[in-house]
Amino acid sequence: MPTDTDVLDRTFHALSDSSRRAIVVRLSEGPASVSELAAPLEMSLSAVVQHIEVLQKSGIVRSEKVGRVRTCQLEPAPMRVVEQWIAQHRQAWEGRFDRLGEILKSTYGRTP
Amino acid sequence: MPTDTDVLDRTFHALSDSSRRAIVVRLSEGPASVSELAAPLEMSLSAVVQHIEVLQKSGIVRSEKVGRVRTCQLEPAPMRVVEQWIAQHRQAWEGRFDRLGEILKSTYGRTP
DNA sequence: GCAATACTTCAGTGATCGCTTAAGTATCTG
DNA sequence: CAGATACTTAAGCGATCACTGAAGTATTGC
Repeated sequence: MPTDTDVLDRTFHALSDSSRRAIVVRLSEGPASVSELAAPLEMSLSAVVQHIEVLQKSGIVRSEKVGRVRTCQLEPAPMRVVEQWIAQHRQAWEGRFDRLGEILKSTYGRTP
Repeated sequence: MPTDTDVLDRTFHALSDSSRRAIVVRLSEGPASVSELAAPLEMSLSAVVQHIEVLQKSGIVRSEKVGRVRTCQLEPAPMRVVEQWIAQHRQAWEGRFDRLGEILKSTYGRTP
C-alpha cells in the first residue's frame, strides 16, 4: 500500500518527462491504444511501452488488454494527491514573493 | 531562455524527491539558511546543497548570500506554470467528460 | 591572529533513467 | 494455415541521479 510520499515521488517523476506528459495530454482526450500513443512520438515502440509502465507505476494511467490491443486511460486519484500537495502550499508560493530584501533589511538594518 | 517544457521538466523533477519537497515545505514557512534547511535532513550538508541546486535550476528556489550565510526562499513563477499545466487537463483527470458521455448515453442512448 | 562557522567544490560510486536492438508471444485476417 | 499486427520481454549502453567524504574558501567572534 503506497503512502502519499510514494505517490508524490512517482507522480512528479512520471510527469517530469515531456514524452510522458505528451502521452498524458493525449489520454486526456480519451482512451488510446499503445500504438496510438506511440504514433506521434519519435522513438521505438519499446521505449513508449516503458514510458507507459512509468505512468502506470505512478497510478496516473490504467490499462486493459482486449485481444492483442492494450487500451490506456487516465486515472484521477494520483493527480488529486498532487493537486492537494500544491494547494497546501499555494499561499506560500503566492504570498512570500520577493520578501528576502525585507527580511535582510530587518535583520541587518540595511540591504547589502 | 527556458521554454515552458524545460520549466515543467525541471520543476516536476525537482518535486519528485521527498527531501527536496521537505525543503520546499520548510521554505513555505519563510526563508531559511542552508544549514537550517539541512538540520532536519539525515544526510550530509553537501547533499543538501546539491538538492538546493536542483531546486534553483528549476527556478522554484532563489537564494542570496550575505556574509557567510546563504538565505533561500521560494519563487512562485515555476509553480504557476505547473498549476497551469494541471489546470488545462483537470477536467480529464476528474473524468467529467467520460461520466458526462456515459450519462448522456444512458439517458439518450447515444452521445450527441 | 586564530579558531569556529557556513558553506563550497570536487572526485568518486552505485543505482536508476531513457533509450536501443533483437527476439519473443499472442491475436487477428484472408 | 500463413502472414500481418500488436504488443512483450530481455539485454545492453551511455547519461544522469543521489549520495559520500575530503579538501577547500570566505566570514565572524573572541
